[in-house]
Amino acid sequence: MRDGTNTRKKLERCALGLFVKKGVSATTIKDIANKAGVAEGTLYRHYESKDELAQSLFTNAYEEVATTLKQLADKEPNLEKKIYVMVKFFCEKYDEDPILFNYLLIAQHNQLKISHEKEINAHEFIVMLFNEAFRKKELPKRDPHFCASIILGIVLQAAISRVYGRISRSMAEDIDDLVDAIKGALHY
Amino acid sequence: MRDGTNTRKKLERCALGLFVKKGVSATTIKDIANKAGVAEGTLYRHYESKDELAQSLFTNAYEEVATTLKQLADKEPNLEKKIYVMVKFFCEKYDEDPILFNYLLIAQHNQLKISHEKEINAHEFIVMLFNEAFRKKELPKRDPHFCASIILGIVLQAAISRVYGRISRSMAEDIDDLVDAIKGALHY
Amino acid sequence: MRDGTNTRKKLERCALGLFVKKGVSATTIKDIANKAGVAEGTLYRHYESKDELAQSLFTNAYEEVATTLKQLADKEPNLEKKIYVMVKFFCEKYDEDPILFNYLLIAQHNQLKISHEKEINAHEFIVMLFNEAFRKKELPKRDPHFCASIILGIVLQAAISRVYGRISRSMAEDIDDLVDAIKGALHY
Amino acid sequence: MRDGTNTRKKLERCALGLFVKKGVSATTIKDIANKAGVAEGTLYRHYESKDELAQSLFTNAYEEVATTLKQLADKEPNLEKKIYVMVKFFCEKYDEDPILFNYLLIAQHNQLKISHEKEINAHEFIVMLFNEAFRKKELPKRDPHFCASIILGIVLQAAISRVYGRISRSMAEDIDDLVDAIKGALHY
DNA sequence: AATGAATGAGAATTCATTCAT
DNA sequence: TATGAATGAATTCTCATTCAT
Repeated sequence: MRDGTNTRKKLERCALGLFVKKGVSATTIKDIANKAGVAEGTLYRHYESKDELAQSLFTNAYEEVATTLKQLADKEPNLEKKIYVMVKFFCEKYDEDPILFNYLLIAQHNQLKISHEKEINAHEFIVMLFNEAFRKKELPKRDPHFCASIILGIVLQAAISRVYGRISRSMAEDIDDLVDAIKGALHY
Repeated sequence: MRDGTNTRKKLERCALGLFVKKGVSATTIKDIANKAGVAEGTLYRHYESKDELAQSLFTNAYEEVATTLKQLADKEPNLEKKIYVMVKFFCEKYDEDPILFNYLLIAQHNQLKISHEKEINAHEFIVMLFNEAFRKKELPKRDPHFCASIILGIVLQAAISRVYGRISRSMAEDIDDLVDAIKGALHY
Repeated sequence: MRDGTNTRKKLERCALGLFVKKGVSATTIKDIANKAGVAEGTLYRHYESKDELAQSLFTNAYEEVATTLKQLADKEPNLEKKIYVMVKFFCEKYDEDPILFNYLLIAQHNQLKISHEKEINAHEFIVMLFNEAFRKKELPKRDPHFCASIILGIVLQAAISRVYGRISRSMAEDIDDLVDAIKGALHY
Repeated sequence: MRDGTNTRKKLERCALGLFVKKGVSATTIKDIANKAGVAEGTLYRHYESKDELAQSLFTNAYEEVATTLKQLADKEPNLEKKIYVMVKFFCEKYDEDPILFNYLLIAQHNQLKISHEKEINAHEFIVMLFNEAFRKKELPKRDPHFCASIILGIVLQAAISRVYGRISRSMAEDIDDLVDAIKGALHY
């Protein structure tokens, strides 16, 4: 009996690469099947539809990252440390699978929906952390959305610079510099 | 004889909005024509194809912004001032036409190509400015790509936060804070 | 006041050339207007539709040729002379306006209809002449359709060879040789 | 899995008939699909476009005929016999598949291109045969293009007369008469 | 599970014709 | 008469999905 798990993996990997390169709606089933070296119909053995594939790819990756990020942050006593572990996790995850990460980054432009309504998105999660820190007087109050935007911008753009080949060293190598830049930007 | 300028303008505006909202390939000619209140065939009197429309929209906007940005920066004597005028220009431009700007931001995900090979992209342009500043000993040498990434990340994410409705005040109101964050992030 | 006669002539000439080169249905109004250097709408000042233009071009040329051919043949006393004057007329007409003639030749492939039902086509006309000649015992009876086909084939292919540039001398120069070939082919 | 060979055959046959009857550009995909009893999209599983279908139909038929014609002629020792076998082959082929043959005849009006540059066309091939015969003193020298035109005219018009229903007996029945007419026309 | 031919709805595009100027 | 923008129906083509094998 042929091993369907293998085919599924291949389909996921190929779809991911194409979705990132061309966008979900510009990627055809044929593109994916050709790249994976299987017939077009085969995809429907594993996924109900193209959209389900796109969505499931996103949801799986997203939930793991979001959950872990939250767990890591929750373990740390203060904002400074929370930010450090989050940046570190993000960088390591990125290095581990840049394409998958990239897919998460562009997913917002492909109107993929986050599964559970209550699911936190990165921005709102960071806003929460800042509000908490303000409450605890860890740092002087200011607009938490502005702060979240700064952090996300610095970290995400670092990833994007890799995507476009402008920076070739690993994200992990820049962890300290990125955290440092964040600290400087937010004056804490 | 009828004057097509008006129709063309309407088509551009409507296409822009839809491209930003749904992405180029998920936007249909019908969507655009309906929103513009013209027949589908009319679009082809103004553009050769949907792709040409998407591309032309991008190129026109991009070239204007890129050229102005460069001109403004060139007038200033040092990096600090160059960064200030660039951030200011970006913020004001964004406020003036957020949708158009948003189109520029997401364009990379729609494989739109920058027309002239030699055309500067924002990242490389900032790298150039840093190299120049290093040469003039304006600030201690470090990876200019890292610096460019920081600046772009802070500014672009500020725009993206507006797009997703997380921050509602104008970009112009944040000019000083953004420049301040950049200075802090880069320790100059 | 602008002179519409001139425009009409130009349109006819340009349409003719394009119809011959690409076929009627593959030629667009835009093609014709562009080649004639007028606007698309202008064509409709002179013709009701593209089909009317194609048809009128055909009918005008056809009727003149058919009528003259018949008149010339009717004046001659016997088949041999009838054939001679018809070949001569055909050759001279071809040299005078090869494109127009070519249009007549291909018109059958564009389902253009001959205006009057009773209008004779070349084949049937020649068949009539042969039947008459058989009646008058000018030559031994045989299938007149076969004979008509031979004559038409020899003459038309001579024209087609010019169209495709295989023979460059005028048709008029070959009149005697063509008549000679016809005589030989039909053994009269 | 379904076998597409049958569908492909059906599409080819139906397209051929329609192309001959209405011309390539006046035949729609819908026409073809309807006649073949398949969905419109099915055509695109077998051909890249309508034009590719038209072209491939032509090229396949043309190459087979051209190759065989050449092979047959090459086997014969002199022009007289070469002409005989060629006329015979042409007549029998025509009877075998008049529609396909007709497509070859009208192909020139649909700007279909012969695939290989060096591919012989009928006219040039016959010119070659005559030049060879002149060299071998088989018959007195004269313009080989004129001779080729005579032969083609006689044979092709015989076919065209069938197409338009003017002659209903088979081409094969006329082989000897056609060869005879050719001999007479060329006085050999 | 896998295949790829077939489907058909819908998207992109063409183009004869109309019409405001 | 002339213009060319606008129309919209018809056409070509695409592609997610189904289905016989």
